[in-house]
Amino acid sequence: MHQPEHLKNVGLKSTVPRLKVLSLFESAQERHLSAEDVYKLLLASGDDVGLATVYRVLTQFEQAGLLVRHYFEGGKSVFELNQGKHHDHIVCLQCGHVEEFYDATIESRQEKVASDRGFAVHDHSLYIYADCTKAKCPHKAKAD
Amino acid sequence: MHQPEHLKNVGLKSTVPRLKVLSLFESAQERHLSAEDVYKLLLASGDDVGLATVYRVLTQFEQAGLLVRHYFEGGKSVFELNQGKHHDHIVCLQCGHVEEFYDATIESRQEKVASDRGFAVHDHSLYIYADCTKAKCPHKAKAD
DNA sequence: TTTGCGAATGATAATCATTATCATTCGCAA
DNA sequence: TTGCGAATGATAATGATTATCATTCGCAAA
Repeated sequence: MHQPEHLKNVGLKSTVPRLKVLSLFESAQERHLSAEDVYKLLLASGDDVGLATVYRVLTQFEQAGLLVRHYFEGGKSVFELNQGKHHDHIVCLQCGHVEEFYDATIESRQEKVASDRGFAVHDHSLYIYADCTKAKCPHKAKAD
Repeated sequence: MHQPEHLKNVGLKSTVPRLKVLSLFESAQERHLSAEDVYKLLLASGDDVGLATVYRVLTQFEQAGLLVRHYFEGGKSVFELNQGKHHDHIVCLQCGHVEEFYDATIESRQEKVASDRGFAVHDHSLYIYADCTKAKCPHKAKAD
């Protein structure tokens, strides 16, 4: 579960909207949620939180390190709980589901590529866009 | 140089705005241009092309395979000439300059990661966000 | 070379995601 | 319990991109 301490620890006042958003991410079946997703899910569960607040809270959580923001294709950004351990993503073009992976080789090669060019890696994003060939991907596209 | 045949070959009628946009990408010093960049550069060179047309032409060129679209952080997308050969990008967080690279190891590992999970890779994007440590990066941020 | 039609263009309105504004309300420490 | 500054929420504003639609253009047929 989440405690208000989580918020205090990152310098954020413990408020109702913040606790609800954090709780949502901890209980939601889908790890990756857009601001719109969060807003609608909260409304659906009877929690009345303003859209502006959702955007604000998501940004604050990102800055505080509680959430990680991703810029997938399509313009809108999605957030997920920061598990501490970095990972990249495979996005299914058919059903929209996101699967996570971590590959040490890829990570180290990136470091090498950057340092070879005199860059200090600050961050990186790797998204593999693929099709599920088999009936393997059971997740359905997010219908609206 | 560019010939109208380029456009014909991809099923696009040869028009003045399209030729101008294509020409711009072939002659511009900066490979990566946003729609806004293209629009302003054309205006600056005395070519009067509507902003809506710029967006349309860029999308058509992308679909035709002449350009590749990238979704960098920040919301707006940038385009570059499709050289045929795939590559990834290092984006300098300080000056905004984009450097390209290709690493066979990273490429093959991505294939492996995807196939291991039953995915058929359709596409991927890898952006390394870094700081130029040395005075190595001579490119200045795009001032407006 | 002129003609005609459907595609392309451009000015602008509309849309979508996100951020800014600002009056009201709330968290929390004294 | 009280008070103040931070947080909230309704809404306006912004920035990027797309849709609309009347006018214009490319190009092929005559």
